[in-house]
Amino acid sequence: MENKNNHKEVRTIPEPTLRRLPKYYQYLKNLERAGAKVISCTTIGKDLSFDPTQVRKDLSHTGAAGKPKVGYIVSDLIREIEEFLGWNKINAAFIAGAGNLGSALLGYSQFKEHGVAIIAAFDTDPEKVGSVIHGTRVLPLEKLPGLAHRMGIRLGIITVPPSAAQEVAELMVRGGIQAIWNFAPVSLKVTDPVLVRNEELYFSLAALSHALAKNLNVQIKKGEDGYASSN
Amino acid sequence: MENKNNHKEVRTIPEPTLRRLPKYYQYLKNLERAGAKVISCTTIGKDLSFDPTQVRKDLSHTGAAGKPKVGYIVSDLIREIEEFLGWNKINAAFIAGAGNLGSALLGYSQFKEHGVAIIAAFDTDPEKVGSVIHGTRVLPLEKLPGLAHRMGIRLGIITVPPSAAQEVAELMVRGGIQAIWNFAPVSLKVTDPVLVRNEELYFSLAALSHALAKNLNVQIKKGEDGYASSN
DNA sequence: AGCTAATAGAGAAATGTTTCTCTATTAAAT
DNA sequence: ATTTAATAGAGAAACATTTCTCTATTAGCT
Repeated sequence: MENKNNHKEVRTIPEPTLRRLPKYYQYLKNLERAGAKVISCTTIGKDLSFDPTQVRKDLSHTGAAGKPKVGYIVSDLIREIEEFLGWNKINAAFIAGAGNLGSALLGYSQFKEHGVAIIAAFDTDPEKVGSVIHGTRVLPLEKLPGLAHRMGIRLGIITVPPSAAQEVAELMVRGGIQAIWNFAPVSLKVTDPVLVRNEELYFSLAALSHALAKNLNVQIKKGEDGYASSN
Repeated sequence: MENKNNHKEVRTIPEPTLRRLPKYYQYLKNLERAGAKVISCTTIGKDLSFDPTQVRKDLSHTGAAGKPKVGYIVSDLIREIEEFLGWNKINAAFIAGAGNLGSALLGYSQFKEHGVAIIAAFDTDPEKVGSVIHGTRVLPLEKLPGLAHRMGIRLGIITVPPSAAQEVAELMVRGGIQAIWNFAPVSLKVTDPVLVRNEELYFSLAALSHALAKNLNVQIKKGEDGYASSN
């Protein structure tokens, strides 16, 4: 009981690692499709332009283990990442905002393979309410909290205009939603231990326009992450 | 001439700083609308849940200077950030892929205030070609390189399905485009010193589903960035 | 005019992340 | 069986970012 971070092995994963895991996943899925059985960190590193040691460290977070001289078994690695990210179990999600962006997300069939199924959409626009977008029905926004509760929804997606985002977030929290994926460019204030993840569209824009304006190519520290240089 | 990084003051900005700048910008714009003339790092830090020193360091990258006991002049700060990010000059951009997501981006009127004007869309679907989405005409994809060259387009946006993304990227490079904002979940291989910025939708998803699966709230290192905890 | 409190800004320390180095393991070749 | 080469994995070093500490400046108050 001497140990510091007791409680339950505070599994705190570095954000950069979490950022890279989906890339490994996507890469491994392609490998699997191509029929590869095993893969080494060296090769992954080469193909993805990461340091092989980093690949090893990243993968070790998921609990995956490899064999010297061979590497990792592709299918095992995929399964480990899926489990680690929670992509092996599907979370039902609600989306608020059935505009262009909301419709786009509703049309993303791949989300189901990444742990998310959007099962209902919500909007205030009477024109949209009652319609069906990509197979999902659009319901009046005020029904969100009640339904979320009844259905035990844990994940909410916000694709409403910035001015409405805070209000929608509160509805979601009221409905017992535990995690919010926010596409509106506003800082949401939520009570409770609700996790908000903002999709930072303007950061991407900033990275690009900054580079164009200053005529830097891959000047912005490191090559990895969102940035991919030439090669 | 003894100096190491000669060339031109290799202005390498830390990625986390670049990530936060759009947040300051958005916050300052709101302040300005509300009529505030000056603002201190202390206050910014409180409102955005950042360390005040960090705010100061971040802002100093843009060249902004404040006055002790007062803070920064809001309008100056906004201008400095705009200049730094290149948001004061507009880049004309082409978008490839006029599907749901492409249409969504075409409808984002705010891009113009962030240095980007999408002036033409491209698609292979004969149904879409010739149509007008949010005021922008959809042209056949094969015209992209020629037009990009003729018009001196530097920025391209990719919202085509993953399978077509690489081919589209090559068309863009061929058209002399220097920076690509890629929404397709694939690692693009580009030659030349072309900058590719991937919008990492699956990272967001990973962060959320991982947290939900492990029942962590804000366990994933730090509170800032994409994550916002309760408070 | 002098004092006080708030703040910017610079530099140091602490922390977190990436890269390097070394060792151990194992499959394949000799 | 022994050697060799490729690799995982652990630990150390290097590097980057964040946080802390201190100093200087200045507006407002006494």
